[in-house]
Order: sequence, then structure tokens, then C-alpha cells
Amino acid sequence: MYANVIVDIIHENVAHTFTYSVPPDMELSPGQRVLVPFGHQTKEGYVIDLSQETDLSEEKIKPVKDVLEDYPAVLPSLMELAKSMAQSSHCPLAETLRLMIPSEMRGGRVHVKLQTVARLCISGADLEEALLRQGRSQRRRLLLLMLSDGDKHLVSDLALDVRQPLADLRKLEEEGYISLSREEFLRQPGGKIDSRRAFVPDLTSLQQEILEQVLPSLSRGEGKYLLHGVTGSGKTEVFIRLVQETLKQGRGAVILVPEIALTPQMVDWFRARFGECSAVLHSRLSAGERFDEWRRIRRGDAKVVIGARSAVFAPVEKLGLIVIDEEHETSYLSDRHPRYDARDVALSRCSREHATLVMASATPSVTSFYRAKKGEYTLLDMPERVGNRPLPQVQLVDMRKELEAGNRSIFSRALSAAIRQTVRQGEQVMLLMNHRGYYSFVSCRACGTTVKCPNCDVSLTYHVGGQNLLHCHYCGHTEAVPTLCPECGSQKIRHFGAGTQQVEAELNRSFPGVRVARMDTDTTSGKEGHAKILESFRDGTCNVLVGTQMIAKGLDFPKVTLVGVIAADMTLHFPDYRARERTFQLLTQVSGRAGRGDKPGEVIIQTYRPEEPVLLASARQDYRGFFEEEIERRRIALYPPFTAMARLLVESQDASLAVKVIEVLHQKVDQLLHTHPEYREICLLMHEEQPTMTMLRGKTRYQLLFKLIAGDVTELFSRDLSDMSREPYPGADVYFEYNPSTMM
DNA sequence: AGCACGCCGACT
DNA sequence: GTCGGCGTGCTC
Repeated sequence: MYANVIVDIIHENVAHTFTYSVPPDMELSPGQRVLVPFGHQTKEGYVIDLSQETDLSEEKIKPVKDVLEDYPAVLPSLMELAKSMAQSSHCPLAETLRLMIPSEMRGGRVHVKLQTVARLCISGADLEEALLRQGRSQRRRLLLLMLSDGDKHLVSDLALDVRQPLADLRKLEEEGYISLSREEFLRQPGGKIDSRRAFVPDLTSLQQEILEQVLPSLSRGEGKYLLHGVTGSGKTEVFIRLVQETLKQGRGAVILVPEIALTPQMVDWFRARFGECSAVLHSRLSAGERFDEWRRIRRGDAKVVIGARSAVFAPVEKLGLIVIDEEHETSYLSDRHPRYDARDVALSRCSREHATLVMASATPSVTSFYRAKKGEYTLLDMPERVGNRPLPQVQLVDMRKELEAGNRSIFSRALSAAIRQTVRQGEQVMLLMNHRGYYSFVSCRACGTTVKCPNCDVSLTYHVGGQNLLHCHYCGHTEAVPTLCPECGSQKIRHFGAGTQQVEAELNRSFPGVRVARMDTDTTSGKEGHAKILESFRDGTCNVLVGTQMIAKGLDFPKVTLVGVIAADMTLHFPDYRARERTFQLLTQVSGRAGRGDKPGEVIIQTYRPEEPVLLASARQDYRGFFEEEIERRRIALYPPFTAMARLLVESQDASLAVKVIEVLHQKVDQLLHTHPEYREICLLMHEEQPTMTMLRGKTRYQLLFKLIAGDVTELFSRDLSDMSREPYPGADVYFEYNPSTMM
């Protein structure tokens, strides 16, 4: 018997199976992990398949050394998923297989721990008698009492209250009162389950209606849904009922949420509803905890998995449902190799495994909503809040008028007045200030115009401290900063310079009595920084919180009744084709932060561009209006979902080397387009002259950006670009990215 | 990825 | 004459 094995090394040269003989006393099945001799060393590998014969000469073949687990770590369905992901993202199979198991399982860093467990064997009157019979031993009486709930207890836990309990426990065992055993004990992150939180709300008629629409397809094992529900519409309760139904059918469910949403409260609450059969997977678990949760899922003990992006690979055997909450979040895109989009993976997994997919958001991504409108997903609408709670009042403030009226402050008169009043009433304020640091953009304070790239429909970027030039991050177009506004002729055209520090300083200057907490990447160095700042705001030490978009997500402060966005223009003019989409999402999100208690909230958005349709739509909380406008712009400018974006990225410590490499790549691309005329049909190279240089983490970066139109050869072309990126470029790193999450 | 094999420069 | 640089190629 032979086993075909993928060795756990990520390199093109060894990205094929190696054949090993299976010792007669060894039983293997596909998906199992093994130790195999490889060259002069021993490596871990994955059994792909088994066969009776081989073309290889007998003397070349070595036997499998050992099995790492006596069960397949990679389920057959996930094996197929790994294969298809490796193929579509042009990477070695070993790389996608690594996604299917917790990283700490590799290299034997965690192992199954056997621990001594004690459990009471008697009850009632026998226990009473046993307690009496312990005579002078307080310790044994205490131990019996601690075990009196009849549950299994770790001896190491008992040792917290009774020093050195083992001798006494042995004695109790001899007497037949308790049993001691060595067991594989699985830690439960978050401790005991608090069932008091298991409040089950009645469904509204709207929730009921949605459920009735989805349930039939759930039992048929099909259906892809996009649930568009405003914040507070009660989506979560719908998910829970769907999960309950999935469990009733004897199948399992995966609920994906953004990492930031996996707060302890959220986790506790979920576990209160699903108890022991739920498992949680997120980055803050310890290696041991993650491994244990994974094994509880793998063994089928846990059938409901709630987790971040990578939980889409949870080893749920009979999958019935995947839910993706906050579907629009960029955290569903993996930023490390292998890059994947958890939404696409979920879609593919659901199709293969006959499960239902439900994606949900108050602000669906433009791409998903477009697909839903085309009929690829079924659209579900939840337009009202539970209990008819009002949406917050959103006001757009025209900053051009402030300037006309002689107000040169960061704060408009409306926002100043609102801050004063809110603080006076003992309530809290959140102020949002997005600033990118080294990059800025140029806009006119008189009319709000920004200078845009003539080719790419994105704002031009101004490099703070550089020459007085504007660059396009997409195509490399460069021009001088105009001295007069091209739109209205005003001289008041300059770059946006304010950051969170300035906001903080001006708050302290203009509002005596205000206590400001500031949260951005500068003040949150270290893990503690985050929590400390938020705590000072939560406990009321500070009454104004200033921050970048990191304060917009997932935070819930009931005393906040005013949210101010200092300059919506910041996000709006960010050099990315998704800038408007991000703005709409951000503004909707922050609006939801105001007035979460019983008082309605107030939102003030400052802008030099109040006539911008995105801002108007977001003030009206009108997603459809935003979508219709945006999809037309994408159609005209040929951006996703009408094309796919791709880029070749060069990164190097050596700036002059980076230029050389990007020039070489550019030539190679031109050559490729020359030798393959069919590629020219589907490839729009967004490159004009010299690409724009950017800096990231002290490295110089250049990129070539492509828009790819779906066609017969699109896959081949992106394969060629990917191969190009894998050639050696000494001193520089070259990456190929398909649908990158950021263009910076 | 590792590690051995292999062919050219400066050292006791 | 040898020690050692890392280029090329292989691992079932």
C-alpha cells in the first residue's frame, strides 16, 4: 500500500505529492497527517490519497514514519476546498492545507494533554455518610463538598483551594467515594456557561417573515441570501433561530463575525444560547485554547462555531449553515498568504457541502448587493428597527459657509454648540477624525472641489513634506499643485493637514471643562493602551473621545448622544475606488453609535462637499440611493464588480532598486500583452508613466495596477502575472495580488 | 525549505 | 596546495 503525501513545505519545487510505502501495521486515510522522511530530515505531511501501485522504482520509496493523529485532521470536504483554493490562487497545496488546521498543531507545539480528573461516585445519603466518616480530616470533607455537584473536576483546579489534594483524593478513591482518571481535558475559554443570560425574545412579525423565507431552503441544503437590515433591526435573533433549526436537523453551523465584534460579552451571550455545543475561534485565544476548541468541533462535540475570518475553515462535518455578519467588513479579506476572501470561501464551501449561506449587513458591499440584484443571492430586507426606535438625526454641515462667515476653527458653529450642550448635560461626545499621516489630498475650501486623476476617477495624493506635486496612486499620473482652484478660481486650495492631535488641542483650548481622551495609532502603543483609553471614557473620567475610525466600530457607550465627524472629506477623497463606499459604511456605522441608550442621538457631519450624493444618501440613511449612484459610477469607470482589480507590487529597502524592478516588470507585462493579443481584450493596464512611489514600514513601494475583465483568458493572464511575481528579484520583494483589500 | 554537491578566489 | 564562497539541483 502506498500513500501520496503533500510535504508541509511551502515551495514550488516540492508542491507535488511524494509517494511513501505504508507499513503493514499502519492504517491511513486521506486527510491524515503523518511524519515522513524527506531528504535528510523528517517532515510533517498530509495524506492526499492511497493507492496499491506506483510508477516509482522500489528503492526510491521510503516508508511513512508515523501518524500524527489517529483521525484525519483535514476533512474530505475541506481537502477538496484546499485543492480548489490552491488552484485558483496559484499557490502550493501545502499552503492552503495549513488553513485547515490550527497553526499550533503544526510542529508539535501543542499536544493532547492528559490530566487527572476527579468525580464523585455516590450521592444523597451515601454522600452524607461519607462526609461523616471523614472524622478529623477537614481536607477530605472539603474535597467531597467541592465534588458534590457530580461534575468532573480537574485535580489541578481542586488544588487551588486544597493544597496537595492528590493523597486525600487517592484515599477517597480507595474508599469508593470518588473515581480518579487520566483524561483528555478540553479547556473551555471563558469558563462556565452563564445560563441566566439565555433570554429568548419573541420574534417580531418581520423576523418571523424572514425566517419563513429561509427555512425551506435550509432543510433542502441550499440557498444564498443577502440580508439587508438596518442597525438594530434584530438580525442576530434571526441568525440564532436559523442555527437552532440547523441543529434540529442534526447539522452544524458557522457564524462569522469581524474580529472586533468577538468581544467577551458577545461570546458569553452566544454561549448562553448554545451552551456546550458551541465553540469560539478568534485570535485572542491562547494556543492551547484554540487547539481545544478546534478538537471539540472536529470530534463533533461542538456543532455551532462562532469565529472570525479563519473560522470559515472550521472542521464541521455535516455543515448546514454559514452566516456572515457585517458582510461588508474588510476583515473578511485575508492580508497574509494565502490571500482569500472568507465570503468567497463560504460561498464555495456551502455549494460543495449543500449548506445555506446567509450574509448580512446594514450597508452591504457594493459587489454583494450587485450580485443579489442580479439574482446570484436572494435579497432579504429588514428596513425597520425593533420596537420602532428612531434612527439618529443626521445633519450635514457646510464648512465652506463657516469659512465665509469668518470661522477658521476645526469646529463648525453647529458642532461647537452641540459639544457644549452635550457636555453640560453630563452626556458624552465622540469625534471622528480620519487622517492618513504622510499622505493627504488637496481641496478647495471655497467650493469643496478636490483634484482628481483624469484617468482613474480617484483623488490625487499630496505627499506631506515632498515636492509640491500631486500623484495618482493608481496610474502614476503626476501634476503640480494648482495655485487657483480649477473649479471656482479661489486661492483657498490647499492640502488637508489636521490630525487627531490638533482636534485634541483645539478642544482643550476652546472648551474649558472638557476632558479629552484620544485614541489613534500613536496613543494606543502596547496592548494596554487601547483598553486604558476606552476605560477612561467608559467610566466618565473623560467626556469627549477623539479618534480615527478605530473608534467607529463595535463600541457601545450608552452615554454618547453626540457623534461628530470632523471632515467627511477625509474618507471621501481617500485615493481608492471604494472611497465612497467606505464613507457610506463609516457614516452609517458612526451614526449607529449615537443614542444607543434611551435618548435619541445626534450626528453632525462636517464637510466641504455637502452636495456629494454619498453624503446626502448617508444623512438620509438611504442605502439604495447610495447604491444606485455608486454602481453607475463603477460601470462607467470599469471598476469592480464590472472588473476585477489586480496588482504587481514591488517592495524594497533600496529605493533605486525598487524603480529598476518595477521597470523590468512593466516591460515584461508589455511583452506579455504583445505576444498574447488575446490578453489585451481583458486587461486594462492602469499605468501611464512612472508609477507612484509610496513608503510603507520604511520600504519603498511601486505598483502596477490592472483592471481585468472576466473572459476566457482572464485566469491564464493572472496566472502569468502571478508567475512573474515569483521569479527572483534579489533585494526586492514582488507580490501579485488579486482584488487587493488596499491600494496603498 | 534545507542540505549536499560542485566549481572558482585568498590564506597557513 | 587547502578552506570556504554560495549557485544549482534534489528530496518519494
